[in-house]
Amino acid sequence: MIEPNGHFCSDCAVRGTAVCASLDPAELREFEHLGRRVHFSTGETVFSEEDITTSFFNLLEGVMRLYKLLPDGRRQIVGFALPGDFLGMNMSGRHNFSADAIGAVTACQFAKVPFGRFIEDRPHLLQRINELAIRELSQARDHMVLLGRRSADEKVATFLLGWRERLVSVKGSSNIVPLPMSRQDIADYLGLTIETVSRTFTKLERHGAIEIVHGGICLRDPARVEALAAA
Amino acid sequence: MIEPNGHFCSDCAVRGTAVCASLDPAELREFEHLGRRVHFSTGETVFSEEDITTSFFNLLEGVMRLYKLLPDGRRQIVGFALPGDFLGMNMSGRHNFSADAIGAVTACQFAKVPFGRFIEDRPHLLQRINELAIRELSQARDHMVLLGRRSADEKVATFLLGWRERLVSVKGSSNIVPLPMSRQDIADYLGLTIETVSRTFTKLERHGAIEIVHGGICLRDPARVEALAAA
DNA sequence: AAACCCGATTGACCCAGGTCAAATTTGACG
DNA sequence: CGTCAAATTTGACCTGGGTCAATCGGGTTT
Repeated sequence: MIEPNGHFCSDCAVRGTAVCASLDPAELREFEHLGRRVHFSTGETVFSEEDITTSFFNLLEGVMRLYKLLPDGRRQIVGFALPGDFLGMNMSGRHNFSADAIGAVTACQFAKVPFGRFIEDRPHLLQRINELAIRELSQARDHMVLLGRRSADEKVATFLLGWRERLVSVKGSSNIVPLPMSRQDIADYLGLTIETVSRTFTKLERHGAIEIVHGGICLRDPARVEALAAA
Repeated sequence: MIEPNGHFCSDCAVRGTAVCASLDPAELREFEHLGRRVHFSTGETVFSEEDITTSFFNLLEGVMRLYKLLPDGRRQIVGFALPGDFLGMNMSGRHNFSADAIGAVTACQFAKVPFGRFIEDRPHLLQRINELAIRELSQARDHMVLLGRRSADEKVATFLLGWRERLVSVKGSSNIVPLPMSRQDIADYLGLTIETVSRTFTKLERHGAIEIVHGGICLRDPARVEALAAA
């Protein structure tokens, strides 16, 4: 799972968008020694809700699901993480959600203590982390509106457009939207059941709004999907 | 609405819990000149979703509702703010939710630019703001679980206990839980309708779990309410 | 290519919570 | 007080989405 550090931050795929975007070349060289590249395979758990935070992760490749469980097993996915996302921002205490790899994942792992020391005299890095936290907070609030106040159709349409939008920075813009997560994952993200998600996909396809393709969907009539999502 | 600054941060009710908790006495004297005390009355809007952030607010007294609206008027309350809460943490861009006073409110208002300058060479203040943002993020995730995966009974029970818990730091612990917000506010917070909230309250009362009193509820059987919330 | 597995889809039915429509209570004001 | 107006409660009914149970692929193993 852990490999020696044969890489350079300066060539990193997420150099421009991740936390490290706030570092200058000199800092970057020092930073390079703090992180270690780690791999996870399909379904593997990277950290759990109840774990005390000992590491931060900078996602480099792949997709992760971030979720919380109720004691009786009900699951709410609170977000999907994409390359460039920074995980475990709790500087103290516990992670407050769990994270699994969806498919193969590569991340840059930092031990909490040295990372904390590195931040201390680099307020611009702290500021960058703060920006990311505030952006996530804003996404979280949007998602609350979706969970509390939108219908199943609106939820699915909003999800497809939002996911496509997030993929732009990773794969560029396209009407083909890959969905690496399962229907169950989508359901647990939208506060629905797997059956409702499936039925809604089928309905959208029957109406010519989307086409269900292997491993994702294709937006046939983006305007119609947008109309559904706006409502 | 704006009054001259005849107050001292050192006597402030939220001195120990708000952002300013991270400032030493010398800094506090300087900080004092940045903020101005403002008042809002019942139902008054402090800022709106679409407003560009020009001020931050430190809530001193009263309660506020923080919410987002869909174009068709559906509302989701994303949180209630209590004394000590810091609002408008977006350092750039727009507020991403609206905020109304519930009852009379007193706040400490900071203009964005001088506040931003003040932060710049005080990383511990930035760190404090970051901590608050991360705590809010954690609350937001908990609320997503509630909205996406809990039944009406569980939502109401969880709300009552959570609200009581939050009030501890303001009014101390008690089985009497004041509810300054309307039933509609509670419904919009929990992703329910006003009728369902009302019916659930009545049901809890019939079962002897709570008593509905003027301006709030009284927990008659906290253990039963906790059992409902845990589920 | 048959057997198997597992995720996804579809169908039939049901119920928690929404909708609509009255009461009823509360509060503000003359 | 009496009068409105607004908030809350209650009742009757309905429906969106959940539940339960087949069925349908698509991929892998033998």
